[in-house]
Amino acid sequence: MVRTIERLPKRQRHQLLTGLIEDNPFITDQELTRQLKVSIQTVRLDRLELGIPELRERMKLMAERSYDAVRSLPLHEVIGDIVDLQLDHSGISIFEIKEEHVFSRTGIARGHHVFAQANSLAVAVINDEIALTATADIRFVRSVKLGEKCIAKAYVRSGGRSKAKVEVCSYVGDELVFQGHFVIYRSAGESGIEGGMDGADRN
Amino acid sequence: MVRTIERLPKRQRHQLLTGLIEDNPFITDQELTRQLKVSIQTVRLDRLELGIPELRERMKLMAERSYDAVRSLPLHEVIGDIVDLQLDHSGISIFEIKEEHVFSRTGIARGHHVFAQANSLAVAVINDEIALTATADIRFVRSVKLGEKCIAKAYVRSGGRSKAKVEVCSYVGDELVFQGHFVIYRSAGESGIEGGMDGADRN
DNA sequence: CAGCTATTATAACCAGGTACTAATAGTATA
DNA sequence: TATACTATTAGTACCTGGTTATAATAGCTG
Repeated sequence: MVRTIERLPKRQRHQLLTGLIEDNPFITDQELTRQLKVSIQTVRLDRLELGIPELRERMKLMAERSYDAVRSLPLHEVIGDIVDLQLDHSGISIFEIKEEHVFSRTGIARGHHVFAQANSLAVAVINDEIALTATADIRFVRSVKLGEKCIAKAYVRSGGRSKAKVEVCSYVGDELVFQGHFVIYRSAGESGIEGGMDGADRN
Repeated sequence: MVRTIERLPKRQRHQLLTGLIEDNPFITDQELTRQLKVSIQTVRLDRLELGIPELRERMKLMAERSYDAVRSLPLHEVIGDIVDLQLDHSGISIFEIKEEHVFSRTGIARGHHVFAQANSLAVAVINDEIALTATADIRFVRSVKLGEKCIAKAYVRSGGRSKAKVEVCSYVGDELVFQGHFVIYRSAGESGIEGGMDGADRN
């Protein structure tokens, strides 16, 4: 072709296209045509090759994802993935420290994420419609860093009718990184509760 | 009409239609036609009257909303606006409880946000390159709800060379909602520190 | 009966595609 | 050099899920 040099080779165009769609999923093929300087057919063949669905499909997926996220908020309300749960007894959750959880400067996890995991678990382990954290006594034993997997283990230490004491220990590997004693109010005694914090939903 | 009695009056149909779309935004007019037992034109006139956009528009709106939510996450990293700061002495921050901070079911703020505001402030008030939370003793006095503005006040109670004790009280109006005693390590004594939590970034 | 609302029908048009067929340019290979 | 193959472009028919406009019909009301 005459203008071959002016345009990108296929590989690079594919990369560019992927990038363009990634940082603006609302872009049409028409727009891509303009930005990539190729025909709309080429854009479509490229999407086909790359397995990138059409605009409407992309929007639908995003919409469904957010809709599901909203619908499954109860699950979402727990920070970390619960891998074991014995109501009123114990529970385990895993939480991976990603980019968005750390201070970029130090790579150290922001404390509230570590705290949130432990707190969520403490609340989840209580077998009640609504559970609210009343007090927490916590200790950050060592800092948790980017990429580390934080495993929180919760044990219910005493379960009164309106209060429960839950102990949570979080580990990275064998190392203890966080320890907390939570007092959780349960909905059974709700009339007397003024303080409170999280609601725990179970589906 | 012959079958007037079989069908709903307009008002009720509008209510039903609104409800149907609300709990399944992905429904097409075709589907609505079947469920409402009226023609597709009627469905469309109804949507027009009610100001309900077409399926694709609804999906687009949902997709955009979720996309914006993701994009604004980085901003999220600053928990509360610091409005006053006297290093090694005291500080005040304000944090407004928005949709994304509460449990949708109850409208009660997730505890880790309230905690995060207090913790951020406790860390910020310490005049050091790196400050790390070692322990925290916290109490959620009453739940904070959607729309409320949480004002956190921090006071440095004792400041050793390597440790500082910071007390944080959070209020909504005059009401105390949260109280916490934080022990913060400062970088001056970093060699001896194993525990820790947050780095304090000051912009 | 006229005038009105509610409903339905019909047709043209639109965006943003898919699916398919075909033509062309350039490159590699036997 | 002829042939095969890839990459690109073009064009058409068709699809979904609508909008917009125009008209016809049913049923009620004063």
